[in-house]
Amino acid sequence: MTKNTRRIQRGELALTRAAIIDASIALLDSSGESGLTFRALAAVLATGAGALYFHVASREDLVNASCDAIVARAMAATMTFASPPQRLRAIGLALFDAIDAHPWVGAELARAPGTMPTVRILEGIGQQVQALDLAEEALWAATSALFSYIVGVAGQNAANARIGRERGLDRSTFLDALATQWSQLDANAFPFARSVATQLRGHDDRADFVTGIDLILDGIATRCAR
Amino acid sequence: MTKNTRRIQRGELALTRAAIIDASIALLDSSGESGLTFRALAAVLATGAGALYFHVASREDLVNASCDAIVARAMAATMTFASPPQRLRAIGLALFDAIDAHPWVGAELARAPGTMPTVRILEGIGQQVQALDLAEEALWAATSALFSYIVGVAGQNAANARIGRERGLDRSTFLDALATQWSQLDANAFPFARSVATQLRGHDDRADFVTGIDLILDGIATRCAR
DNA sequence: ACCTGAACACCGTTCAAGT
DNA sequence: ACCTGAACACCGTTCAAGT
Repeated sequence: MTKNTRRIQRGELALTRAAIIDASIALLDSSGESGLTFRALAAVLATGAGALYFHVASREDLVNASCDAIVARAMAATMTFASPPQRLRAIGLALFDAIDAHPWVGAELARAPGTMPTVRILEGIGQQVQALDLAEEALWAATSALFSYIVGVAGQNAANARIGRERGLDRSTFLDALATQWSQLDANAFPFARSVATQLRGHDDRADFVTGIDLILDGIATRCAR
Repeated sequence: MTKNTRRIQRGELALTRAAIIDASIALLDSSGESGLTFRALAAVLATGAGALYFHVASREDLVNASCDAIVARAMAATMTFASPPQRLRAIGLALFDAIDAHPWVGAELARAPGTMPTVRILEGIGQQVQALDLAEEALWAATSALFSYIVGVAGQNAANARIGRERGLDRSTFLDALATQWSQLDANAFPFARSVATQLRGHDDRADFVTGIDLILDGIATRCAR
């Protein structure tokens, strides 16, 4: 019997790796990281849990492939900007927004260094840094700093979103709770945290993120120019 | 019967939150993140799994508290440096080294934003940035960029170490495997990744990390001076 | 070749029963 | 008040049995 014939005879879509990844993304988006179980996925796809293992190697493989699908889309959308610095900002923002929409992507990027989604990001950043025409020795340092910063913020934003989801809080309620906690810290040991506690809610994470990219680009310009 | 009397009569140490955290750190160090289970921990502490819940709220609480113990120690060791930039580099390196020794700390920092260990780090960075005497509006941007970068690299290094452990590879074997994978990527789509693949093994992550801090400090100096 | 779904070997957490 | 450890409600993954 040829591939998937039985399912198709039952009037169902063929069970393919792509279909599994699509369902996985939908489940991760709607139910969070803990919502993706092979039992739930099998139910959505009207199949048995074991059948999934014919198309994905493990849960880890599935989450990584789901992440890669989102990252590939986000990176493809950054091709239209002109100058390398603009393009680098665009890459950062595309990822920021993708992770805002799919927080689990940020967690996966932080979890699986060296895999396809992170290589895509490194490639995008590296190509633009090469176009900055820096001294040869500075190329890796500049790429590495930008990459670490961008993926690092990605992970933290994902964590914020996850906590919000788990506690059922929206962003401003979560920040209010954090502000309250921080303002109760010991005044001698934590003067800075206390001083920023009240301002937490007003901050625009996305703007802060771009400012960070600009700081690194400035540092690259002053330190690495040839 | 007073606290812990029964265990002490049996010639055992008192079951306290501190003792549980110590055992948790030892287990995380020796067996990795998946090695910390309440059953294994209870066995080490010669108690029942349920008893642990009298002293820690959940597994999440326990890992966070274990992380905080390590971070508090690392931050305390950075008090001896003179200038704010030196101190900021020292904070970064202290965390880098702590995470090198305890990779699960990096993962936890990335997972639990706003909790005690991250507040300690933010406080340390914020105090030093305040001492840089920047324009008021630039204070948060500078602190936020340094914090994101440092915690971001922490998370990625932790992930590298975790993968190495899981696959039973040392660092250079892991990098060799990555280099082989990357050099097999499509030449048109991934020219940068292919070009750095062969150099991966030679990079000093710790030095790259400090260079990144310096780039951000340079950017702060040129952009935020008042 | 692909699918099914019960079974296996785990988890974190709870809770009645002890001391 | 604190501890015990069986029980509960899950997991990811495997695998004999089907088609």
